[in-house]
Amino acid sequence: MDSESSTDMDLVAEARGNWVAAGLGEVDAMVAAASLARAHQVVLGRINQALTPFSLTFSRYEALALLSFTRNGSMAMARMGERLQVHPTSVTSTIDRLERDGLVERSPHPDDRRATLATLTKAGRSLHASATAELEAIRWGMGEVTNADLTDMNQQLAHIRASAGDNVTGSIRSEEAR
Amino acid sequence: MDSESSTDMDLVAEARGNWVAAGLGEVDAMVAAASLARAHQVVLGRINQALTPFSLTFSRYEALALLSFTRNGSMAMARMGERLQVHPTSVTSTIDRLERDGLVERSPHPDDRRATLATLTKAGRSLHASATAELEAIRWGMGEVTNADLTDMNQQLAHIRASAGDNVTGSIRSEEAR
DNA sequence: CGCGGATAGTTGGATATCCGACTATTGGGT
DNA sequence: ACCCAATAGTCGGATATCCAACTATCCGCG
Repeated sequence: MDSESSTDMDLVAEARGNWVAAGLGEVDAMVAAASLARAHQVVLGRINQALTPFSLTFSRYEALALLSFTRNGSMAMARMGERLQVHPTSVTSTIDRLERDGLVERSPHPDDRRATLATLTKAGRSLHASATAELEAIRWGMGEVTNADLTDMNQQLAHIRASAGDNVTGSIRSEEAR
Repeated sequence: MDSESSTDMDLVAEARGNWVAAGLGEVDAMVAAASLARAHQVVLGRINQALTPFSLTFSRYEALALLSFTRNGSMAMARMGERLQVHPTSVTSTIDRLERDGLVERSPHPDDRRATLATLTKAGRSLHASATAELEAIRWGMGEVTNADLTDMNQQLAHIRASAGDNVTGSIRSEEAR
């Protein structure tokens, strides 16, 4: 999708107007959900666009990154699903495509015959490095937003994550700071 | 997906640690992207869960909501795509399912034989009202986060949206306020 | 030591999204 | 008036995600 198209009006503000006009409640929460969805769409769109030349999607990039941070470049698929917070079947599908493209290889787990290890190939490690450099170059889709503003945003987003049970280690400071 | 599962550690903090350990740059931006993705996942998961009893997804709910704010409960499909910021083929698919479930109806546009109007049925309008009440009840997935914090978050997210060309009418105040 | 519940991965089915390509229609400029 | 680029919607193909169900394996408890 064209996430950079500038529409004539602000869609979030428009939604707010519609909501207030209809006499509906929880306007702040509705606007927050709309803002979050739109910001996510913008950032993910930029990231995926940047990854297109590498024939990667963000999902597949995330899997490569996860493997690249392990000692041997390998991890059991079930654990990948836990870390990436996706369903086991999504891991199957992601690894299918990465394997098809020669970026990872499946191998039986040495200690558990149920489990399958996904292991980075040299091509996978190399592509991850190149893709990472590109994502840094586009500042992970954050545009011109300053690091100070990003830090503030992260603290606000931490409230949401905390409300879902994420531990959010030492990231919530705004209440005391305010 | 189980968006409420509390993992033992903070995945975002862990990603940050991996990044710093690998000597990579743009850490704030990377953390911001990860936080944004996770927060979006949490909120969207809650919203979709709340909509399950209505046999709706958030996408379909959005389409119903958009139609409900028009004079006649109808809109050309192309305009729906613009407002919802999705590809025309996504509108086709969404309207297909809504029509299958008797919530909207297609009709030819009176002035433009290329265009198709999607119009809310009574069932569609009624289901939208019920689903909206439920979304208000769960505060649009915002958990226990206060309205004040949500307002702050919206202003931070507005920076991102603004960087993508969204007009963000009168929503950015934090720079001057800081 | 073996039975039954838990875990690992896959397959099949559904939805949502994109892109490219195609048909039908519209409308502006010559 | 007519041609052609732009627009509206759809279809086929691809990816990502979920869920339910299935097979294979593991492991603790009696």
